[in-house]
Amino acid sequence: MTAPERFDPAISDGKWQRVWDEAQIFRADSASAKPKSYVLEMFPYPSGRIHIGHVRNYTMGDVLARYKRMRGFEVLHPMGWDAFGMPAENAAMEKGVHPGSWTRDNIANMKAQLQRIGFALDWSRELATCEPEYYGHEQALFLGLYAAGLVYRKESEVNWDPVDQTVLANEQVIDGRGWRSGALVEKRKLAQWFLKITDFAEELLDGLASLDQWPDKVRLMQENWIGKSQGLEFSFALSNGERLAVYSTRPDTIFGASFVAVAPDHPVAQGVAMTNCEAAKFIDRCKQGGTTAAELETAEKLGFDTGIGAVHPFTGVQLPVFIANFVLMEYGTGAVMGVPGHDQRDYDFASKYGLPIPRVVAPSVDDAGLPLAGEAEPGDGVLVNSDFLDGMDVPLAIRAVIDRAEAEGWGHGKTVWRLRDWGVSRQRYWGTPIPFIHCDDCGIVPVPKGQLPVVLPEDVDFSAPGNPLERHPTWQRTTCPQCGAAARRETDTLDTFVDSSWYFLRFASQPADKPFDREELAKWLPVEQYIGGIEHAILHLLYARFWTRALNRIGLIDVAEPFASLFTQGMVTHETYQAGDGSWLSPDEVRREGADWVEVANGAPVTTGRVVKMSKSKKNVVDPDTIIARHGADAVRWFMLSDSPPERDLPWSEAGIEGCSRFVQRLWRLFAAPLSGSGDQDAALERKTHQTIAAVAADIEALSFNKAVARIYELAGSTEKAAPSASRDAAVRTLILLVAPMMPHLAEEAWARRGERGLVAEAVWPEVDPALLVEDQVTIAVQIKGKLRETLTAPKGLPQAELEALALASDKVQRSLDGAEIRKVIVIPDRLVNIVA
RNA sequence: GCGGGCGUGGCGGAAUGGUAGACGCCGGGGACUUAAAAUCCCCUGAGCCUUGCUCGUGCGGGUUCGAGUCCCGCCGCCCGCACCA
Repeated sequence: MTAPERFDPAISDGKWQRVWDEAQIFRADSASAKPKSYVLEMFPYPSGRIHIGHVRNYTMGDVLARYKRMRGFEVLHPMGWDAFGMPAENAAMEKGVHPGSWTRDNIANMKAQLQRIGFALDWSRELATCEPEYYGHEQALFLGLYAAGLVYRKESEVNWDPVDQTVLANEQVIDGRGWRSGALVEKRKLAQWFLKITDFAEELLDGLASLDQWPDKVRLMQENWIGKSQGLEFSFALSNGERLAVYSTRPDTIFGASFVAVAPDHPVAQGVAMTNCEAAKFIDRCKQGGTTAAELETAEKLGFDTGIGAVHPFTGVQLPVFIANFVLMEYGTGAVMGVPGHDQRDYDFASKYGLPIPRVVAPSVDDAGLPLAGEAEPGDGVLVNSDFLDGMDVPLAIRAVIDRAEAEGWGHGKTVWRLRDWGVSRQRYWGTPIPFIHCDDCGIVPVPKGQLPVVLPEDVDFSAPGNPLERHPTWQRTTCPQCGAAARRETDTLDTFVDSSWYFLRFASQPADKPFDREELAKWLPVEQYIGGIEHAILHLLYARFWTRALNRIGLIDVAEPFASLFTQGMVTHETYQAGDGSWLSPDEVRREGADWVEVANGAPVTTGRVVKMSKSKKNVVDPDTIIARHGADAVRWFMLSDSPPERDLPWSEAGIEGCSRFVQRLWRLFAAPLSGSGDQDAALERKTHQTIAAVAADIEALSFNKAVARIYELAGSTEKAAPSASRDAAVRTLILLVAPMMPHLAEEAWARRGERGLVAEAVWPEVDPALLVEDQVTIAVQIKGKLRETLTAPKGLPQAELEALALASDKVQRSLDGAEIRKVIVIPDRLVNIVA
């Protein structure tokens, strides 16, 4: 039989995907005696099409999962769907399709797309969060947290669209207006459900220390998000007879306070507004615009002088009390002392309203009169102009103020967290119904577990604004579980972050009658390797950690941290193209002509723009289906792994994927060629082969796929050049095994062609002969004053004195030295000699 | 605004404080071919007084025998900011 000229993915991809599926080899067996490995990628939202970014994410996980299987692990590598969320409701409003059927159609499409890429997934564990079989268990867990006192209701602000009569997500508010209606958005208070994540603030912070397989940057971001701070809480006596509590992390600067500011929704502000209509107008103005921190903090600092005075606890001076738009009710006490000299926001505010800006921290005690440098000085120094604090450094002064406040009884040291409780209420249809019942007599009553799941109604109407659950004619009607009287169901649904806070548990164990089996979970958890985008560094990952700890606290699971190791991958980007009129063009609409780009349709010149994240609006997208049909799954997978380090952005390019296609064919020629069969040995190639096995294994385990790819290119090149020998046959066989996790279809085809037994997907990773890993000759760099002047070859392990002699014996070195006096010689064994002359 | 990250040839990138540019893409030259495609071989950071020398890792300083790597100060871009997922 002669080998076909070319590897044909159109035939091989589907063939091997069917073989894997029929043999069910990627099913994870909870009863297996092998060591386990749980490899998980963040599950996708079923938007309709797989995005190239998903392909990159899942290819990385797939390589690791397939590699681990070859190393003898029982691998759990599941996939599912983060299936609740707003896009389904938007589709319902725009196209009149039911969110459920829209979502389920999308899932079917995307599943078929994933299968065409040849991922080694255990589809028997597939789940979709929008099915009652999933969210019913979520409701049970939520009630468990409620019973443990971790769920409560309180009033909280939302973005309210007065025209559409609906709550808007932050992304639906554009420049302070509703995206659909264009109406000015208002802030409105609603009673909403909250999870007490703040109960776990200390634990979540301390737990970060144990996550040594997480990127430092993610741990740091979470640490800052949790935001533990120590400071002083104290109260001012107000001129109206009330007291006003403020919190400060810099109580040392108390003598620099020149005003006091309260949040617009602070009781003091509200009190002033009752009698002062200017104040009420100001507060109304603050209610316009978005609710996001970014908007609040970039907005111009605005204040309203209430006319109230606050008595400084040390000086007795009356400080003006302002209502200010940059003070947050949620943090601390909702009121702050303004110290403009040493806080930039306060500085901007004081400058605007003509308030004094005294210096109370200076480089030294002699600098008390030094003017500020045109901006706040938040840094370190010693206290000045501060009475009994003068001369102290900042930490000492903080301590001294707290001690004095506590001794005199007007304040106390306090730990404050930036972390706020998690608001999980959404006034939407397409989410998990919050399992509670409102009874006029009994109040808010949990749905009894026997009545779960509370299932969403199918017959909903999206033609009118507002929440379809609230408008539904019958769904809300029920009876109170306590008194049996007529009662109403809760119409809020859960934030979709709740769905994704425990899906990794359900993947590991999915009994019908409960969320999971505790023993089975203990076998699989924690996830060995979690892979996803950096955009989830804080919210999703913190919520999932919280949920896991909460379930642990109420005794349902044994693990405390769900993800032992985390990897955050970069985005897939693409060059952008614009026509003469500024409109965006897709990569298919342009073609290269020499150094220029032109429109395919009319030959008009095209401007090429920056390489940015692929997005529909800029049309710089490529569709995975199209490129797989064109190049085959293996070339696309190879591209996803090549060149860019996985944590960085990967620029898609047509030239790049064509290069990958060529390499697939190049490997095929190497793999499909007849064996040489001779008994000759090629020691250099054997050494190279074993070094490559070790390096590729280390690179895959470190998720440095781009380096593994470079190693494979090198070994492929060396093997092609090698003369026929048994060593060369062995190198080819090794190459097939090394590429098997990355290009599984090509590897299966080659494996079968060589007459190897079984599937390469179930083969064992090649053994390394440690004796072949060490080189006996090394290259020594010879520097003179740190500049390279010569390279020499020397036996490995040569003593320092001999290396030095060898370097000095070189003609080139002597010429460069030109008789200069040698002052010092630095020798790094097996690497370098540096002569300081 | 606050928090986090990144910055190396034409491009993607490699480099335990020790030979900067591995490997790939693009480009150039050649072989094969009637020709093309495919394939194979060679060259490819810049400059210069070209046996070799100088410069060069966003910018400006510093530490060191030696800095892409460590420290300080900037600039640019990207991500997150609690109702997008």
